[in-house]
Amino acid sequence: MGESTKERLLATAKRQFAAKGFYGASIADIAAELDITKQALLYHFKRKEDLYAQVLAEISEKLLRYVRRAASEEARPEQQFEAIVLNLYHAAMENPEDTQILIREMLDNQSRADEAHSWYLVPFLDGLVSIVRRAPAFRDTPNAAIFAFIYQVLGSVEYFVISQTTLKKMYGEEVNESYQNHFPMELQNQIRRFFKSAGKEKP
Amino acid sequence: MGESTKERLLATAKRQFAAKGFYGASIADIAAELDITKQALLYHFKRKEDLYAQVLAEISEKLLRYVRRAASEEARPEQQFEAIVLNLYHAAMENPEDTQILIREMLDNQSRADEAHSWYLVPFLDGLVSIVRRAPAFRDTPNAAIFAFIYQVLGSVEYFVISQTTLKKMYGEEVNESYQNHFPMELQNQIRRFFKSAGKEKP
DNA sequence: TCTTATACTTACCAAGTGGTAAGTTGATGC
DNA sequence: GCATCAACTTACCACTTGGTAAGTATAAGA
Repeated sequence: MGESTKERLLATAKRQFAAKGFYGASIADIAAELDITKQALLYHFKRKEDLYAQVLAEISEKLLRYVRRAASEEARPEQQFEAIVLNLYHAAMENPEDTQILIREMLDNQSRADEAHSWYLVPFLDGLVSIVRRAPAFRDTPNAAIFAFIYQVLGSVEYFVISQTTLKKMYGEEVNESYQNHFPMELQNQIRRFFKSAGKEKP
Repeated sequence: MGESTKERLLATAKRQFAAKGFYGASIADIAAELDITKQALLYHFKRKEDLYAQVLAEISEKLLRYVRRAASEEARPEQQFEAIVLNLYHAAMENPEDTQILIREMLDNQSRADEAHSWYLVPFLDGLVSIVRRAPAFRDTPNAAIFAFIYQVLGSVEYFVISQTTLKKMYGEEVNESYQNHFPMELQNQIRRFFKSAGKEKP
């Protein structure tokens, strides 16, 4: 197929799926943006679902690479975790499409039957849990508590990322920029406070 | 029109918009679920957009009521804020449709032209900021830092709410239930840690 | 030179989309 | 008893949707 062509098609498809969702994006529109016919696109990906699945597969691979890369480094777990989250934040802000699609997936998961897609997240989340677990102070903390914290941090990041357009509309570019500047620091604080509090809070 | 009929139509429409999004939901499907014809529905709401706009309007009203109710009570700001967030969490968990639609709105805001919809969030967010502001310890904290924190908490809540279906699929009902149990407590901790740290962290 | 495979194009289609127009029913007011 | 109005139904429509089928150009390999 030519790896570069395929990459081009997937990139455009990703952009459209991120902006309009699976239903809202049409293969005709995607093809139009690529300056090819709808059928040319359907030649490379027989069904719209196939195209979408590939986009999703690429995202989940990328996501997993984050944890793996961090886990291979030798650093204290709190630093590792902080690094992953902040990397994730900056990457997502520069290229929000992945996050948009991932969240759309969650929303559509309610009505769509295909269960397969959600599984990609498991290794990513489990990776994060095991990193936090490595911190001695959390040895006795229940898994659910660690998971809750991780999910809260992740939620903070992803929610802020997909809010960008709306926030700019609401507060203007300037104000939003100052929010953007404060956000990662406040994120860092949130994480550090958590690690600091280890063992001091009881259920 | 009969207020109760209208309410019935809006409730069903809301469910469908929440589950499938504006594009994914069709007026024919909504009508079918209501056991009326598509044209009967179009009689009450001339355009699909009108129906959607009304659903959105109801949600934003409800959202605003949260802040207003809390602001009218006399309590320390940290308690007020905690109460709002926890109320919001429980309400959203019991009835996730509002949250789903709100987040879908943010995602679709990128491609849709209508700017009007995003504005209803402003009074809600500003209300929260002014509550936190009231705490003496945050007198000198820049607005952006407070906003960042609030947005992180909000993100934590909403992201967890829309993740429910996916989390259940990934970890099973039981495990997810234990996550659900730990979540509000961890949320509370997150908020309390923030208020505790007031003035101790510098930019 | 003939074959084979890739990468398309042209033509087509059934099903679904949001939406209009015109008629029908039944209750209420005068 | 008649007009009026809300609340529909029936009929229709142009357009878009994802998808199939069949033909074509081009290049590489035997």
